Amino acid sequence: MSSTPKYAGALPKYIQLSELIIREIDAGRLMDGERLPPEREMARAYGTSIGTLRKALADLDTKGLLRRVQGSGNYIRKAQSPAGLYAMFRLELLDGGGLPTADVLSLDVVEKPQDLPGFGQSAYATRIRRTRFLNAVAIALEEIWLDAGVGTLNLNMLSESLYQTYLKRLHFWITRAEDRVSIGQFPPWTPEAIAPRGAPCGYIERFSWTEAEAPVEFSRTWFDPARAVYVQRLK
Amino acid sequence: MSSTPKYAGALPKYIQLSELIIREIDAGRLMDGERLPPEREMARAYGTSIGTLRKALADLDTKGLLRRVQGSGNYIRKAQSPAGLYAMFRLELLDGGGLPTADVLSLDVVEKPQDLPGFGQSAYATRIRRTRFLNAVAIALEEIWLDAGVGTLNLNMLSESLYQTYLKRLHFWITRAEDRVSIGQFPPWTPEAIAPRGAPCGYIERFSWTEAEAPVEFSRTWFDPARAVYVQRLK
DNA sequence: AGGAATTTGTGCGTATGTATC
DNA sequence: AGATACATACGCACAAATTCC
Repeated sequence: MSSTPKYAGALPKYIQLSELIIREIDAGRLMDGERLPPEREMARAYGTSIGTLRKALADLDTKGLLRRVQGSGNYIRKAQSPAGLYAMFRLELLDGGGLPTADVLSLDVVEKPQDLPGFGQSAYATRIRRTRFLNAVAIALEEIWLDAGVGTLNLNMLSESLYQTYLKRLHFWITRAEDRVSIGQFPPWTPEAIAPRGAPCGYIERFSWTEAEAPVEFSRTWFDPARAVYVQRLK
Repeated sequence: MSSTPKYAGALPKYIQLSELIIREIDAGRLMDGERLPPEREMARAYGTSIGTLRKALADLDTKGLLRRVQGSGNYIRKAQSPAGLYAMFRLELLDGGGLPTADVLSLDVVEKPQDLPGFGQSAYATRIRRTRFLNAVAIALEEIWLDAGVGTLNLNMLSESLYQTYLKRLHFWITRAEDRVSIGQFPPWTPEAIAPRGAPCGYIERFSWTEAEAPVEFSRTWFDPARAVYVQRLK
């Protein structure tokens, strides 16, 4: 009876659908809190059945990108509150949340030091040091190493979100990241106004990948445990 | 056309089914690794449709109690696979990975101390203290507070995975959790063999929820930064 | 080696219950 | 109370993986 092929050797339709909607959320075409059209309407628009569409929505639900309310509708739920730009910035004030901003302390293109873990192909890297704020309270220092193989930046290229800068200026996108959280000490270049040199602190190492094999970025963050915590929400 | 009532004011049929099967696993009527009858057969036996039965099986799958193999069958999985363990256990050795195990130091049902954050409804809680290992290396201490409102445990109820214990013994499932990572000091009850009292360490607070509003579990983990890191992989 | 049988996965359509507005 | 929207339930047809002969 139905003539539509189930597979063209591709991924299941409901997975494709779910990923399509994820991209629309990422691209900002769907806003936080926005209500999606009714399921029957969406199913018609995407040329699929309600059951399949519902399976895709269920997938987004488990991924935490959607809130489904019976009798009301489906609502976009962006993981983090302040703009999707900061979706990957997981430091929060002790009592939750906080609007993130950053001040650039320095930007230099330098040879990679020996004591850095391996990332990228080049012997050089862009090193950015920033002070990070939540609600205008300084809560962390950050040192970002971007492999020169993907290009170099200068000061007036920087915008609010580094990932956004990478996309606009260097035309790549971070698709994967790994954080390693432990304890450490504020680095020697810490401004005295932030913390005494060598004061104990939380310490985050992050590797970031594009589609390629090796990570293209490595960063270290030192955060003040009296002001901020590293938060992870599961499921 | 069909005349069977959808609801008798009770839980959805697929939930009832899934819980029925959980009880059969619990009672030992279904053995580890055992293959279930074909879905069509089960559906007929339980007097339900295939779709509904499949939803119940999918539920058991996400709970880690079932392995579903296309073309082969559905298999009981009593012991969690290492992958499942890792999913909820985010501490790793410095050079990655490690097989997690735990030794119980104590288990008591006590009145909740004042200095604990709020969780659950009861004034009492089960307190479990454990030493955690990765590849037989002690890397952390853990103190778990389980609200007495969901039931209490005793020592011989415990298995490797606490979440599995909750499911099998107390019949609830953790659906959401939040970790807050910072720095701290090993607690007074730390065995000297693990770390000197008050030594600096990584510190994790975790709240865990069922479907209900308030979290039912609160735990603290103190980990040795010389041996382990807290890892988060994004996307 | 290969083909048939078995079993789960995907997709479609419909009817009805229940929550929200 | 009525309309709208999501949730549950049923049944069927075909695809894909596995198993068995």
